[in-house]
Amino acid sequence: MTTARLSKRQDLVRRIADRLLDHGVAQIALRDLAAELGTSDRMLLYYFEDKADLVSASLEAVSARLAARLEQESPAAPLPPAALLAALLPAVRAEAMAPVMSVWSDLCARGGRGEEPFRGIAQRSIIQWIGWIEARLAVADPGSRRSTAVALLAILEGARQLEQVLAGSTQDIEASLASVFVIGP
Amino acid sequence: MTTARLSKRQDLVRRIADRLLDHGVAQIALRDLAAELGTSDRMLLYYFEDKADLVSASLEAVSARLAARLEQESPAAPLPPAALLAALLPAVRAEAMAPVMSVWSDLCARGGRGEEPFRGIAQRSIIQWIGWIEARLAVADPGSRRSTAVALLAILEGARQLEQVLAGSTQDIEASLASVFVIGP
DNA sequence: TGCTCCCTGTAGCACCTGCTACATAGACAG
DNA sequence: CTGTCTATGTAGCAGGTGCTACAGGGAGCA
Repeated sequence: MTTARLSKRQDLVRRIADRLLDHGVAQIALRDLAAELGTSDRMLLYYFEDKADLVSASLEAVSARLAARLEQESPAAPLPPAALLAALLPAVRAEAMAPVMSVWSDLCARGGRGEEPFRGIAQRSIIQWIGWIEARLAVADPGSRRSTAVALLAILEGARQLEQVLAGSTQDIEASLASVFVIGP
Repeated sequence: MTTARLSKRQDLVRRIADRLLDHGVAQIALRDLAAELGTSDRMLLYYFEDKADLVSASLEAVSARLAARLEQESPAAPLPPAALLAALLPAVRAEAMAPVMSVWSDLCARGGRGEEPFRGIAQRSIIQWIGWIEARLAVADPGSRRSTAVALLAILEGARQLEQVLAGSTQDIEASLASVFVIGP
């Protein structure tokens, strides 16, 4: 594969990732996707082996983009668990994150059923999240850093999902969490 | 619609619900579904208006089944939040719950994107969950009962999802949560 | 000019999708 | 027996799917 072709493939991956963020992963037809990109399905299948290859590569790109944004958005100093949770909840719920999070939901639902490549991509993405949280976490006992980060991510993800489904309802999950939990030990 | 036809429809709903639990909601073709039921797509569309009607009715059945199981599995006495969480985590992760929870993931992912009827069904299901948790929750301040229940459900759901995706990995989310959180007023 | 090779448009295949028209066998009423 | 109505099988339509065969344009090379 020539470098010109590779770079064009890379360009396509970027643009397809944008579309996935708009539409969700679940169902997108090659013809429609191509039309939005101003090209044809024939071309997509020239630069990608098949649809699975295309989706896989583009999801990896979305995941990498999320990781990069996380890396960039580091708080000034490490925070203790409760403060970090309070800081992260609004960030995850921010409007700009909504498309990423929608893709994330799909990824988890399909990955959770064991479908590849969704499972692998979701796993790697989760592990990056955990690492990112660990790095921003101020804990007394270093041995509990990992488990605290995992627990924070679980809460974050659960709250986000609940709120996404209940959106428009009167439940205020952020307030619920903030008012209920004291993080120890 | 005659009662005979209605009862046959109800019977089909039950059996389709079983199949949904095996396969997940995402993609199931009427022909395949009918074959597994020992009938034809023609018959399914005789007893249901269209596929949406079929899926909707069957998902409602799954949701009702979950609600019934919750109702049945009530602990002996109300528990304080931390104890209830510790009791619920293994229950949600139990092997028997895996199919229900897989359908639940789909429901949330699609409901979260606003797709009907998934959104409505997911919302009602969540509200039942919250009610169930509230009833089993021993709290000092009655005013915090609802918010505590919501927070517990968020943690439960987040932990379940993380674990489902990471399954086979070495993370032990239950232990993480148990070791990290102290639940207070 | 002709040759070769990378890119891309056209057309279409084979299959799958939900859904429907039509025919018919059986039950039951007269 | 005859007519009517319900339940079900057969066949197929129209649209969509991923994917492919084929041809040609155009750039570089001889």
